[in-house]
Amino acid sequence: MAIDYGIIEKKWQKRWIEANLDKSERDDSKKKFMIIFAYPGVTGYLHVGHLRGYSYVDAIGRYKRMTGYNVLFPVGTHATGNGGISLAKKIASGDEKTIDYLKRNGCPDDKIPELGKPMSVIEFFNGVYVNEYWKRFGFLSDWRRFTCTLYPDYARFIEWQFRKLMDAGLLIQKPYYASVCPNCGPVAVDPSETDLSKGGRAETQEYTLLKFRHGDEFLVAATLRPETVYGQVCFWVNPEVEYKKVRKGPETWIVSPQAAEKMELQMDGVEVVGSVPGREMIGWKCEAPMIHREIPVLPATFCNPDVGTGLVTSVPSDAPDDWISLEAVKKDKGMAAEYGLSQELLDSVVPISIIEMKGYGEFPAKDVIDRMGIKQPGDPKLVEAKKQVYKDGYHMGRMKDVCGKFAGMRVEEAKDRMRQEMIDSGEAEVFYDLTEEVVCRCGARVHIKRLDDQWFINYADEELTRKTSDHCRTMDINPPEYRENVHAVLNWYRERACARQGNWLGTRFPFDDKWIIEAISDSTLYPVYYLISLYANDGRLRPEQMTEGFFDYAILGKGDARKVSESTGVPEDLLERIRKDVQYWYPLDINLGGKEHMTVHFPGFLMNHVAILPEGMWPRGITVNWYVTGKNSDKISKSKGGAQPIPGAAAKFGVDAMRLYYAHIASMFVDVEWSEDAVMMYRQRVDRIAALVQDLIDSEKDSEETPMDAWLVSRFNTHIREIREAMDSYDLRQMCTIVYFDMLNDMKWYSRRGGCRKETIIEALRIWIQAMMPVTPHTAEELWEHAGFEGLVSAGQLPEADSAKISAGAEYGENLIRDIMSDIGEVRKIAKIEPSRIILYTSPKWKRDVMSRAVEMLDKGELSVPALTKACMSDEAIKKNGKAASELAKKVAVDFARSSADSKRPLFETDEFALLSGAKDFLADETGLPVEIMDADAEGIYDPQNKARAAVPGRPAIFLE
RNA sequence: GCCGGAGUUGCCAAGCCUGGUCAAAGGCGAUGGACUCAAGAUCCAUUCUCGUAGGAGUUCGCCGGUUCGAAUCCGGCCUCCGGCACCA
Repeated sequence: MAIDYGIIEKKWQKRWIEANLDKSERDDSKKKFMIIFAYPGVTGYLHVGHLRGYSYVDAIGRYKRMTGYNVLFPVGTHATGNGGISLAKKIASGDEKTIDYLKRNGCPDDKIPELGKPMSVIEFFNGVYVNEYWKRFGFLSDWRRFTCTLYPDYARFIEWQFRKLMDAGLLIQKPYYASVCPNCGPVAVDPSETDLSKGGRAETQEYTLLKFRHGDEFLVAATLRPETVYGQVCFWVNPEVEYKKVRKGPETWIVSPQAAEKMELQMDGVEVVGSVPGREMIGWKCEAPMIHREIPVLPATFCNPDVGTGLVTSVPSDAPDDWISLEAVKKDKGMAAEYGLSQELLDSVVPISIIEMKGYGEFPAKDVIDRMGIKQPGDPKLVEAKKQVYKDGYHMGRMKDVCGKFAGMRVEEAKDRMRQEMIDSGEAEVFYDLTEEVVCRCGARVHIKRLDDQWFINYADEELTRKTSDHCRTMDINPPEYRENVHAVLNWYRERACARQGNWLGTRFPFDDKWIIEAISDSTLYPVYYLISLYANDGRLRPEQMTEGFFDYAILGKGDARKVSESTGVPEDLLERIRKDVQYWYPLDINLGGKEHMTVHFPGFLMNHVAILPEGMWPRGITVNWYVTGKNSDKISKSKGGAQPIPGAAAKFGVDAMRLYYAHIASMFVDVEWSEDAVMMYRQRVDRIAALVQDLIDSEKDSEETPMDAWLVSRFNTHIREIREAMDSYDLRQMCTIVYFDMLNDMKWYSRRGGCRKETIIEALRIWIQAMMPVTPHTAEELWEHAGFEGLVSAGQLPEADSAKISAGAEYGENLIRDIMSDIGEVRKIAKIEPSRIILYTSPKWKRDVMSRAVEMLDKGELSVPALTKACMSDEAIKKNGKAASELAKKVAVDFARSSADSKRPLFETDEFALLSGAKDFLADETGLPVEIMDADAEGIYDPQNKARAAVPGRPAIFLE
């Protein structure tokens, strides 16, 4: 009878709730296990890829439940930032794409008008995540503890956390250059373009502003290569641009209008005081910084007023644009005449070779231009040429002798030194700009702005880093590559801007409420808050009661319960109860998150725990999972919404099939390409197993005990042991291979060999169905019930492997049968005869004796070729076989020496004649030929081709005739 | 560039830490067979090459080394992928 997964999913999820399996309560008599996945950001619908990590967590939690642990698996969502705002805005304005996206993902039409406010969108998606994803997938999470970063009680927790960071001296203020929208405040510039309508690929570049004196004013050029100042020979101005004169302190600078605007954001006291047409500046002479030489100002159209300052210092030796433009200017007689540039002046401008690079000649810029076939200014290939020569110059270049005291220095080093020297002498300044046009969601242009009083969490703190790093060595971090690398990540982790101004959702910074705590910083210590959210959610705790004193007591055990109770109004027994919960459940055993968390969330998570909590509460484990990708190995994009909605996939494949797909398709630590065919395959496998189990349960057949029963029971007990071993390292994939492949094959083999004893089958099914519970819980429950077993599998305990029931001999015997079948097949294929019967000769006793002696010696550590030979020759029964005996002894000695005694013992302990005789009918059925078993020791056996002597224990001789 | 990861037999993917039992699990696909009126599903077998009886040979990105022995350890090279921050 086929299972209707849609029905059984609902049925069992309801039963679990009725049995209170979702509620986790402290139980001091039981070991605890607390596991979470890094909660998702609320940015819209999730896709099938996200369920991968989530379902690992549920499976691990379920496994821990059935092996004696009291498990807590709470969930929440992260909504800090401006995702909710921009989504609500789009919905409110009726943005067609957004509305379509909602509908496509199953949002009811009448719901849409309600989603025009940020909090209502967030609440809507909280509901989607919990009901359509997590509950739909059968998670046994403690739903009562659900929390969201925008809840008022959560905010109290974050305020407390920041107070503790301040107490620890980890909050610092310093200047910061942030991407800022004039309306919305700081925005995130990243490829997901959550905050942007354009320019997510832009990068922030650090320019060095170089000041060129002209009279009492300065032409200001922006460069990325301050180390090339020794090669400056002229200065480029775009004649078409009307430049601005800007007062900057006591000085007057000339820059493009766009640059003037940007500078106002980054520097103090910048003010536009006039303008000067670029055309007018052509022919000026200005004094270059560092080298203090006068160089001429020449016209160049490639100077983009939107990039840098719109003015460029020219280093033709190493800048392709400069080289090609200089050549063009020199050739263009008309232009020279137009700007009154004398031939003499132009002739005086000669490139200076300043950097030595492997693979390049005197003038790298020229080389690259020739190589790429660039003929004139404006060629789009110049972009690539520039990149190439910059990159090679930076990594391979060395300063030549003309570069004064920097001569001989590697470019990597010279760059920083020269820049610093010019800054110190007042000839240069630092300036930040974006590499391309960035436009905020609101439509305004985004620029880099300096903030003087930006708050940072000082993750660069040496002691904190060291303590965290040390602690990581005691943690269970998977995969092992990350366990190794996490130390490097912690070292690299620097001060992090932790608050922002502008239009953001989040908790206000407790020391200055013009700041909002940003998204990464309010999501580091939260697992401990799940122990408190329970009481906030059911109304026993009100946000205003959650004072610093409350958290100090509840989380840190600091202070006096009675006083805290008096000052907050929280009943003392409740306070004690929360305190005990915290002590019981914490530390967190596993935090599981996608690989994107390795360099961002996990370091913050670790360091905040170490910084704020006592050592006994520091996390015990981190597991990183890789992605399910779309084609082209992208993440399946949630913003593009192309992927199938999760509830649709669940309905199509069944939740259990999807859970099995996630658990088994590949190791947790590799990316997997989403494939419906693959999921379908797992669906079929679940179907097949369910059908087989139901047939077994329903079967009327029964029989007396045979050796096959011991075999099956042995196999299943071996599997329990293997499952436990695999799950000790959370290897779900290995576990699934055993449960859904190996155990299925064993069950089939048992039937194929004629096994049908009811008692054995029931014993095996009891084990098997329980083993299915962590990954395919609904199917497991359905089969459990069908079998008439008591209670819920999800509430039960996986039996321990019973070593008394594990029989190496029984398992060996069946392997031998399989080997023989395979060998018969092979001989049959090659022999090219049409046999009419099969004769199997078992091995003579003396050969078993040789092996027996070998194992004896192996146990004592005395096994060697001469020793074994000698021992055998002292045994008359063996010795009389002459050369065959010594040859066998040699072979056995060499072979056995490499393996364990236990693995060889069944070779001579098995009664092959009895085993094969028992399997005679089976072999005859399988091969379609009559089978005879002959004992090699018996007198006068039929052996026309003298095959019997080839028989060795574990390898009966085969004769086809 | 820095940090990290990967390259396995038609495809996906185990194995590599702890060298031998590895021609290398499992799945998919393919081929043959059973079942069926038929299709699908299911079951069985085969799926690197050769083969005169269960055997032999050549393989695990490339080159070299260590070792009695290497997919596994070491060195070098080639190719591909991810992260490099305020983005969860």
